Amino acid sequence: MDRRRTDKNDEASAQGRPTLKTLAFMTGLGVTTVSRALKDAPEIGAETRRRVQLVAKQIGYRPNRAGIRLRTGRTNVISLVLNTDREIMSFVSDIIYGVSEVLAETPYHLIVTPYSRSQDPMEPIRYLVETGSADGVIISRTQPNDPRARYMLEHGMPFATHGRTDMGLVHPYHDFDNHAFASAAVRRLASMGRRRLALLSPPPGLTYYSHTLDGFADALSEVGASEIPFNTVSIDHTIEQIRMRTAQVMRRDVRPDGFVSSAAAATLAIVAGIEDAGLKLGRDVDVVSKQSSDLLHLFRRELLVVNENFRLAGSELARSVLGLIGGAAPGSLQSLVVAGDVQSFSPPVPV
Amino acid sequence: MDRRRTDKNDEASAQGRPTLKTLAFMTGLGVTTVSRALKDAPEIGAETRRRVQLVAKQIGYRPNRAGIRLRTGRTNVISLVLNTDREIMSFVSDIIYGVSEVLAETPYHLIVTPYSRSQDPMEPIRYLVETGSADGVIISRTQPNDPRARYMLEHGMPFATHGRTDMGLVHPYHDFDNHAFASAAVRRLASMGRRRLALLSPPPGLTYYSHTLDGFADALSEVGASEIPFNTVSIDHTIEQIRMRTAQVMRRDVRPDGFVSSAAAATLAIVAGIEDAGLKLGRDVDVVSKQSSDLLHLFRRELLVVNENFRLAGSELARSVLGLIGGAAPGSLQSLVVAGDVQSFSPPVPV
DNA sequence: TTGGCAATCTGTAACGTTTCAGTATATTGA
DNA sequence: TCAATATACTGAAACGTTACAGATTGCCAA
Repeated sequence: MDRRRTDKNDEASAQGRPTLKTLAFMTGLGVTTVSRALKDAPEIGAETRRRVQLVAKQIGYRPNRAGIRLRTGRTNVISLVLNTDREIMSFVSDIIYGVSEVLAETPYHLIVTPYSRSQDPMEPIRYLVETGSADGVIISRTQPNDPRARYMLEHGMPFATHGRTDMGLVHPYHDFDNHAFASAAVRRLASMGRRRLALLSPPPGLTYYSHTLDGFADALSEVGASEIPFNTVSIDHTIEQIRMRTAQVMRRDVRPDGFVSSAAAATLAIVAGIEDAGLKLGRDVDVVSKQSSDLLHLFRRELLVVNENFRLAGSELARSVLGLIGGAAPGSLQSLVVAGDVQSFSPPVPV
Repeated sequence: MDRRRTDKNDEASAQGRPTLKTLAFMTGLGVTTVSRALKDAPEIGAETRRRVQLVAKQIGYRPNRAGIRLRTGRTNVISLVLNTDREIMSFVSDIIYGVSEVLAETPYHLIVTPYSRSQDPMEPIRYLVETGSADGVIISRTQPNDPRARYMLEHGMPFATHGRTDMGLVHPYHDFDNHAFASAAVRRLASMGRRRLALLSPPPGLTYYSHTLDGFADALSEVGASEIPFNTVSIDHTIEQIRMRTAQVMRRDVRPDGFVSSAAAATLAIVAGIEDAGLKLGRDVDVVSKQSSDLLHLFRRELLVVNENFRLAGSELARSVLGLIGGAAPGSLQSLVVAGDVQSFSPPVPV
């Protein structure tokens, strides 16, 4: 039963990139049928379905994203919103790869939406929501009362946050247990006989600032150690600022004999400051630091480290947004990574 | 002259997001006129133009990208193609920000298209070209005979490369003068009395591998120093591999008294290896390294560094692709950054 | 007055997709 | 036998934009 068409659309085959029309022409079916056959709709005959899909594969048909987007409003885009100035370097790289890893097996693309220090953090969010240029959003630098999260919740834009909020609203997130990190760090330092501890905290304002502070304080009282105030700087300050401030503090009579640092780059500055003051790491003072790649032990083997995996964070966040878009309950898309052990240097094993 | 319309389209104003139709309804003009007025077309009256633009601004009209893309084929997207495994961490972060900086003032979005070690580097390129999902592409890890560049040139996809090719084809690029870097490094080491130099090179295969090797060799013969072969590792190897190999070489009778390193992370490994062998940086051996952020001097102040600015690279590459899309001659969109001086540690100035 | 022309504005079609409201054809039940 | 129903398919319309090919108006030269 040859039912080749003789419409005015014969030329469909001549075009560059195949469309549904091309497929319709080649199979002798209507474009509606082809469209439905490709997405395994129920009311399409089994043989027709197979035939269409075969031809589609053969000629390398790829749906036109603009067409889909115009018609359905779905963009097949996930946007990662990043602060251009303050984001940790390895964070950017790792989280992008983590997200990519997950998106690679989906029709989704990753677009990076940056905003700078000078800018209102809400601006990129508003843009994304107003223009509908993404199906889902991932944000970092999450705050306890985060206007971005609230706004997206109100406007029905699916999103996941790196870090938790504290607004009584439920939404997907991925977080590292910074309370546990700070506590473990303090306990470790205490176990080494360190008694006067300083904390280089995350920037105040972000949710994990208080998590870290609480973990630090809780463990301090648990082990009976005391805190040397070090809250005029945070990991958002420049290397130079942290270094100067550390040197200052270390030159005082009553100085810290232990540091807990929330970021690897900042730890370099702390160590530099310690040495500026003429003191020695491991003898006069010990430092426990978070790190996201295994470099600190190359820097000073006396350093104590806890690893935070940003690539994992990226994957988890991507999975969460996709889940949310797919209709899963927001509450089921939350993950908290427990901090691993505090690790001291162990020499590499020769091969 | 009241020419309010009484079509069936009155409801245009009720919709959620304003479109050309909404504007047409509000101004009492046709959508064609509105469309042209918004892009300052010549045959639109001055007053009409102003009126339309005013209303558009007032109600926050944003053109629908899907509509534009479907109609014109323009995506307003620049794709940055990155290797998920081998790309330098700070490179990813900095180049993304550099690109973003430039794109921010344009209607363009940045999408990140990753590929992994296991994958054919051509695959993401073919995808982009075949599906037309970007108006321009930026690639890194450029090779002398780069199939990606050739393919995009053949298919008319605008692109810029980070690093040069050597195929006799002209296309936009941005590159760092690695020949000059390696030469300057060697000269500096020679000036300090170092005579037996080793080079930790970029991965063979990339164009700047030979640039670096040539610069190294040229300066060696110029200053009459000799090379200690170190070519079983490159900066693409793991920290551990580089460290082991360095330690091995440093334990030999005839060992390097100077290193030139093409990447900061690798330099950490070299220094670790040197110290594994019981030798001391600055006394037994000196190291000149490229770095993209100012961390190496915190690590060991004896290190000598040359800075490479990836953020600048990102901006330049973005400007190049945009220029090419805008019709500029490819040959006019090439930039080569001369390496700065070799810098030794200078103590920070207290504020 | 007429024709021509410039200056402004307009409707229609098309880009590729999905949805809606069907239309044929075969199958079933009575 | 007929109607009802299920199965498999279809055309037209719409999403928002731009390009094309006019249409209308006013003005000026002849």
